[in-house]
Amino acid sequence: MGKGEATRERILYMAARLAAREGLEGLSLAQLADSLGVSKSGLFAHFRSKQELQLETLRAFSTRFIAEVLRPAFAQPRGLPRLRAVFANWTRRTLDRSFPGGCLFMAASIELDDREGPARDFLVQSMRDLLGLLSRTARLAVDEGHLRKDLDCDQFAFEEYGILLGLNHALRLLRDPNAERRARDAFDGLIRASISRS
Amino acid sequence: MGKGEATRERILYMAARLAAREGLEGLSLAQLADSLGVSKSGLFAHFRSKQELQLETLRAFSTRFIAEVLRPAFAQPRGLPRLRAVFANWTRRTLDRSFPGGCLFMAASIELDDREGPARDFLVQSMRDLLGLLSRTARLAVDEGHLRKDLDCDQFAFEEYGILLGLNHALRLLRDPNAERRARDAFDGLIRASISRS
DNA sequence: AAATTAAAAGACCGACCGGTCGTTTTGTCA
DNA sequence: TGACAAAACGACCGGTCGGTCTTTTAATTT
Repeated sequence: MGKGEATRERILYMAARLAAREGLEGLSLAQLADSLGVSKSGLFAHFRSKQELQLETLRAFSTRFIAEVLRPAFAQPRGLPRLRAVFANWTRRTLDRSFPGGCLFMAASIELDDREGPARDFLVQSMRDLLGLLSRTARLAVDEGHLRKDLDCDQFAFEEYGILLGLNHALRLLRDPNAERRARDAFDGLIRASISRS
Repeated sequence: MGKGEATRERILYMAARLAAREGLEGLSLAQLADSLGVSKSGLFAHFRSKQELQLETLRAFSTRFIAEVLRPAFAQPRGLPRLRAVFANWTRRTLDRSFPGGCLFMAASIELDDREGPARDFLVQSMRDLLGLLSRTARLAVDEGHLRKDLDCDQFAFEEYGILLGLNHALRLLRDPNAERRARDAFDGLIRASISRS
């Protein structure tokens, strides 16, 4: 890996952290450059425009999220263990204080939901993939006989993600010390309702 | 009501709409003034600073939200009818296409969750009140015998709000045509789980 | 209708925005 | 080690930001 590539990764990592706090649009190039101890033009040499920086920031975040949160959970055996591991890992990431701005995807979801452009397109595709992955993970649990046969797995994914959104809200905005327990209880309830007949 | 006051209301209404799209910070005074057909300084005469404008925008939105979404639901008899009416009205408001940026509170929750200041303080208090209101509405349903006696009403409120967050996400970002049904089904499931023994 | 006050306008400020450019430093490899 | 290219730099561009000022216009009030 050349030096340029290494710097580029440093930039994108820091950009994701700052953008989670300030927003993709609110993040300024000067601020990002300062945080990196780099000149603004030196930074800008890596990207053709701020738009491209935003898109690449989302891309890099997505890659890291998959590698650090999702992939480890897939080491668990399919079915309930894997289903729980995905949720647990996601929760742990949300609780992690070393990410001050929280999840970039959740922040960007609100920011980009009414803007058009490549950044939005990428985010939408990523979120569809993510929800699809949650759904398929539930599907496997059905196939394993861990969840009931007539379960609507897309509905399961919708509700699971709703709990994660609620966790993020209770934790970051309200700073509710019970946030983690509330999310865990909600997910347990969702699992329970997905086992027995509705 | 003097003319100044009327203009002030017009400003705060438009500010809430724009801030829901652009964010409280991303909203610029020049843009807001143009949208209102007013000069920037004419607008600014109503507020001592942008911070104050942001705070007053949140305040005005909160007042409108309570009057237009919550208050009508309280015309319903306490218990399940009122509980469902609150959720239904909130859902309807979320679906309303005439609010392009969606709910200002949800957007501001993400934007302000890691910033300190009076705007955040006001938002936190408002959200606590809102969740408290959801919880107490559930409590009344317990008292009426519509929901089971040992229900954790704060947990109920957490899960209900999670569904509303999921609805907002599926609707505005993903533009999922099934979003409303998903939210309705999720809420029905929550009610069902809150009736019978857990 | 005149006098008074409230509301809006317009010109302007320094700071910072995203972005460009020519130059200098630094790493790489023959 | 010397040559070449990649990477970072500092100065600068037009434009917009939040905010201040003085002046003009419009609404009240008597």
